[in-house]
Amino acid sequence: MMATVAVTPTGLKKVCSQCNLFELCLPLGIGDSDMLRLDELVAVQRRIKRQQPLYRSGDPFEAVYAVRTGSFKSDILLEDGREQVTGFHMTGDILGLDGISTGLHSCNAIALEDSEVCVISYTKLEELARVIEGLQHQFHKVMSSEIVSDRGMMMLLGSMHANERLAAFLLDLSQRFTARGFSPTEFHLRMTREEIGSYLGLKLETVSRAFSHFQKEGLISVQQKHIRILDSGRLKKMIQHQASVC
Amino acid sequence: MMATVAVTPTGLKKVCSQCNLFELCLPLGIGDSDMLRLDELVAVQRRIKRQQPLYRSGDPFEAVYAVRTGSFKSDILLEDGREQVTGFHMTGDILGLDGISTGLHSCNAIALEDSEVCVISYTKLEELARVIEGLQHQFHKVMSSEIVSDRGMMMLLGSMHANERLAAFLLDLSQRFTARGFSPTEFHLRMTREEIGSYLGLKLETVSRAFSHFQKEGLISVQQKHIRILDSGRLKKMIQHQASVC
DNA sequence: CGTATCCTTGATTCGCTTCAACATTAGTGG
DNA sequence: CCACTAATGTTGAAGCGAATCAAGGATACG
Repeated sequence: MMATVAVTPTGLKKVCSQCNLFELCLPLGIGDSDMLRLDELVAVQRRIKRQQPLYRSGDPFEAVYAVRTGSFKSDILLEDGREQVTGFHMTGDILGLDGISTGLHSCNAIALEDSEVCVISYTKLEELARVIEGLQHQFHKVMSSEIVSDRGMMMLLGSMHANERLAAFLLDLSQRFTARGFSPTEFHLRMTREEIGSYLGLKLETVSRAFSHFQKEGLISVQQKHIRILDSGRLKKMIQHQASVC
Repeated sequence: MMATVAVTPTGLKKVCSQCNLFELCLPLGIGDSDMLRLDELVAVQRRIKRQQPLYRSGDPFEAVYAVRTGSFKSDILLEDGREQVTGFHMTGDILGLDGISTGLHSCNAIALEDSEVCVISYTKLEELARVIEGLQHQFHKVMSSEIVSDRGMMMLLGSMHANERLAAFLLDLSQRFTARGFSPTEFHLRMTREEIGSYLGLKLETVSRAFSHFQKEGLISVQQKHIRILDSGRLKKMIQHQASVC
């Protein structure tokens, strides 16, 4: 399942400097001259087939990954066979940061569709971060953002009702699609109801009911995995009384 | 509420190199020679009275903080007046990492008792991390650990029952007290039932009931905030079927 | 000593889960 | 290409666990 990218005559494909995602990814805020050094860092790409793992819990940690195409879920498998989904990841997201702490990955990263990632050697990343100030800071920002969004998730799981959770989930997706240049109001879910439920701390039936309820209320239109947001204002109001977004 | 530490004749008190917490804190894995440079970084300490904020949501982010004595909670205040506690922090813990991502703190840090923190200028920390490899790596590990433990919290909130949540909470506290040289089986809670409930996604009555239930079962002994763990084995079993700890 | 805060416990209510049946879609092989 | 099967999604009815409502008790504090 592993494949390096085609190389140019000079030896290495220019990865980051030609990537149209870089505003969402690590290179943000890095000067042109330093960008070439990033290209060196991100020399390898890897293709992952749908349902296949990018890494598994317990795997030795050697690299972080930037999603180039496709999408992933992170999950933790429970002993009784159930899973807890801890995150969904789309293009530009950085995966694998959990592994730094122990040197082992602490969750599974599974492709939700055929996907491609940039492999970023962690050792080299640390080296380069010591030289390129902007990279260091951007890397810290990426980790910090993950902490902030995990905190938001804790709030959702700790204090929101089923409908509010799904509203927050849809708005979060919408916002992330927007940041990537896609429609804020119309998109395809890459995950099942069960995976959404696991992520939101709900059962799949409850997720399905909440979808139906939203549709009945004219908030969204649902056709299986195809979602259209009809009234984002009211969706926002559902969760506004809950949280002052941080 | 701000106070610098008494300075020695040479100008700066040696902070990290004489701190008995350093194994839990940033200096871990740093050579003696570099330690002196850390002392420079951590030149300022600050005292926070019980119930007072170390920082508030929206405050500009300038420093991270290491808890030297006392303890804190992190919380997010909801518009309707309720709060969601997102973490409890004890000696050696690093606070404020959430601020890196936006340049503003995204939650409140409130002292649970009269406390003292080391103020670590973030700018200087980044500078020093570019020079001291061990510090860079340790800092990354601290952030990564926070991500991992937040994921654990998401799992708790997403898939555990009230009793299981409290068991996990008590075992986590026990483990953290142990790491700090205190008794694993006997300790004082610094937070109220309501704060525990907010943290665990439960109401205070439910927390109280769970405590009573555990006592009736002979798992622990409770007298207000004084806890004694009597059967940690059975407490562990309560949550083992849930999660393969990562 | 009196008051506010925190904690405990009981009775009732409500929201989500569970169980179950069925519908729809996707995937597979003849 | 169609028939068949597995996977996924929807909906209803019943059960259960935590929230809510309510009252009283313990403890800390001025």
